[in-house]
Amino acid sequence: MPAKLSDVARLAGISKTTASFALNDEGGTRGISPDTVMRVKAAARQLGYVPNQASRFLRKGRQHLVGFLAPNINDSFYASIAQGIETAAEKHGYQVLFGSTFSNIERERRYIESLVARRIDGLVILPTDIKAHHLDLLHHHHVPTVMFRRRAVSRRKCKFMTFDDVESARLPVAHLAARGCRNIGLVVETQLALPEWLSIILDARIDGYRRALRDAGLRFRRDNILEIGYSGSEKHVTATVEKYLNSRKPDGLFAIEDLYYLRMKNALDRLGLRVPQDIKVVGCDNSYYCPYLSPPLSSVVFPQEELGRMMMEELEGMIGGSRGPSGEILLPPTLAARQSSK
Amino acid sequence: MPAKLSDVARLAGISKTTASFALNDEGGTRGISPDTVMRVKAAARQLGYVPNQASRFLRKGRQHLVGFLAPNINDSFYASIAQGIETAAEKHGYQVLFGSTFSNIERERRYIESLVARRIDGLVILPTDIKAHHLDLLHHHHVPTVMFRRRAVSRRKCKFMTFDDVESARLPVAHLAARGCRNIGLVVETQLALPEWLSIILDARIDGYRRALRDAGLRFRRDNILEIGYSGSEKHVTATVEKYLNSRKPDGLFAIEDLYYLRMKNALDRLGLRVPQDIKVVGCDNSYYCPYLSPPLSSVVFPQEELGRMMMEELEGMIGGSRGPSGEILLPPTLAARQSSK
DNA sequence: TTGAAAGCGCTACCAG
DNA sequence: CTGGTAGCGCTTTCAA
Repeated sequence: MPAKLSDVARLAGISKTTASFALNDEGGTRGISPDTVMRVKAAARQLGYVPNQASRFLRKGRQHLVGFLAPNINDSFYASIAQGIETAAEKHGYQVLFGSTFSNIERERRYIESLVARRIDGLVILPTDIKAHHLDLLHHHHVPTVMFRRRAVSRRKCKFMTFDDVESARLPVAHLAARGCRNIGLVVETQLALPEWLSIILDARIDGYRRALRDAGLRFRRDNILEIGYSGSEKHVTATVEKYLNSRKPDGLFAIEDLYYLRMKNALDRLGLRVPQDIKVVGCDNSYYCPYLSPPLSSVVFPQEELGRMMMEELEGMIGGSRGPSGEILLPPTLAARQSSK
Repeated sequence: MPAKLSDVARLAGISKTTASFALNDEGGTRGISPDTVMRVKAAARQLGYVPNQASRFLRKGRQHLVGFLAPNINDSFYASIAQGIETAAEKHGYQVLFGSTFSNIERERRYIESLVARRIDGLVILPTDIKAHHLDLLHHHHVPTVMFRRRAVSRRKCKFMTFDDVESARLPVAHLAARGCRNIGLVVETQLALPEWLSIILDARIDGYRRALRDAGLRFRRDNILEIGYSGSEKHVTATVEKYLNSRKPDGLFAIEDLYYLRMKNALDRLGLRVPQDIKVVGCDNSYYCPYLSPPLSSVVFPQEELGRMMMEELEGMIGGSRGPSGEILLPPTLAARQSSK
């Protein structure tokens, strides 16, 4: 239905060949007379001609299409990464096909197959299970791939990028120590039934916490770690936190998620503990509401968009052949210091 | 490089034609001997054959690809919609190409052209400017299109879906009135220099606010409307809010964004106003932290994923020809009533 | 400076 | 039941 090259050619009274050259005229390598070029371009405009990428690809072999597979997009973490990928992709003339795996192996497999069928030029993926068989399909079809977050021992050589998880805890705890805290607590998620990859991250963070304490000459105590989850009623959480605050009497806290601090607020208020005078707090993820809390919450910031951008740049390099297919890059987080840890 | 149909056919010792039918065997319409089917399938598996969508499309004329264009994806509002679209798309065997326009006309134009070039089957778009010329391209290429949010007078017939903005204010204000509030304030963004489409939404909300007041037999007073923005220092905002609270003495508040309530918290605390005893509050957007605030914040919830899903379903219908190309659908928001308005 | 024709990988018509 | 062949819309080689 839409106009095709032959229509344009006919209207311009010229052959397909010449029309094609006239339109894709790259610096006049092929000497087409200026007059012809004008005529063809005019005809194209008149017909609203837009070349068909699919058939173009069939000849040229490049789709200018990459995929991004993550658990879901409805999550500011992945969404920010997606944004970074998309921005970088656009700059290089690529478009991004997004798919949510919901961490479901079968769904992920279907997606990978579809993407391969579309002959995407590259893929950024947060694999559900790095050992899954369907990832071989990518390798077999020579799809340049960048993986992130799911670190695990793997026999496969691949390109891996993520945040430096150890540093993400060391940094804020060192910051609290430098502010004079001597008894710093760590607030984490409940540890039962954590998926493997998450517990790898958690371990790294606890490691960073230990390291910062050691560097500051402070002692690590396992019962300074408080477990809070998403679940658990308001009441239950408040009680747990109160007990913890009363028995441990921390003067500093690093919460592994900003939200955990929000959930502690109640208990803090009830015990009359003022932030930051009585207890200094740093959260993690730099949620968009941090600056608006009172006092504004200091938080660890992961450069998510930056990671997305870097992954796309890396992918672009792999596609173009200027970057190898394996290697590991860790991106360090930074700290947004605000009132809550002053 | 990857195996193609002819490779499979050769390995199975059979022609391309038969191989094709063997693989796409739709309920044996075309009678291929079971033995042949087996052989072909085995060959395909052995070679890791994945059909090339681009060439398939060239023959069949359906990409099973739709586009989604929004200002950005790094925003929980659009991300949720994207999630809904993606979920519904996957169900129907479609994939989603995402692009951020950053509300930049030129960028949007480029994207639309690329999407048309890819011969997407349909598009969901939040147009930057509904009057922009490049939207004609979609019409000209018969791309089924669903628009959302940017409502404006338009000569173009199109499919439009969005939330019921009037209701999004009427509902919470009516709720507050039912809880006994007699002097309900409205907290909105600063109104200077709002883009047209946003001020259309704001007007609708003020309208809803008025309507709820009238229904409850309460008087509308323009100075019960408090303007807060994203910008403005903590201090400045607190001062403004304190002045407002002191002079207007509201016993109920509807904040047009959850965040505005967060920004008011400081002033509320300083004046010793307890929520919900002294003043009841309802926010808007049902941000993920609402249940975790103390007290948990009541909030208007927009069914964003649902909207995304519906738009995709609608699009699917348009593509299949079972739905017309125009019409307008409003989705009503609901209320998550929590402690803050008890 | 231009054009005829081959062919990218696939499907589907028609003939065996 | 099976296979030759045309052609989807484009690029590109080669010849004029």
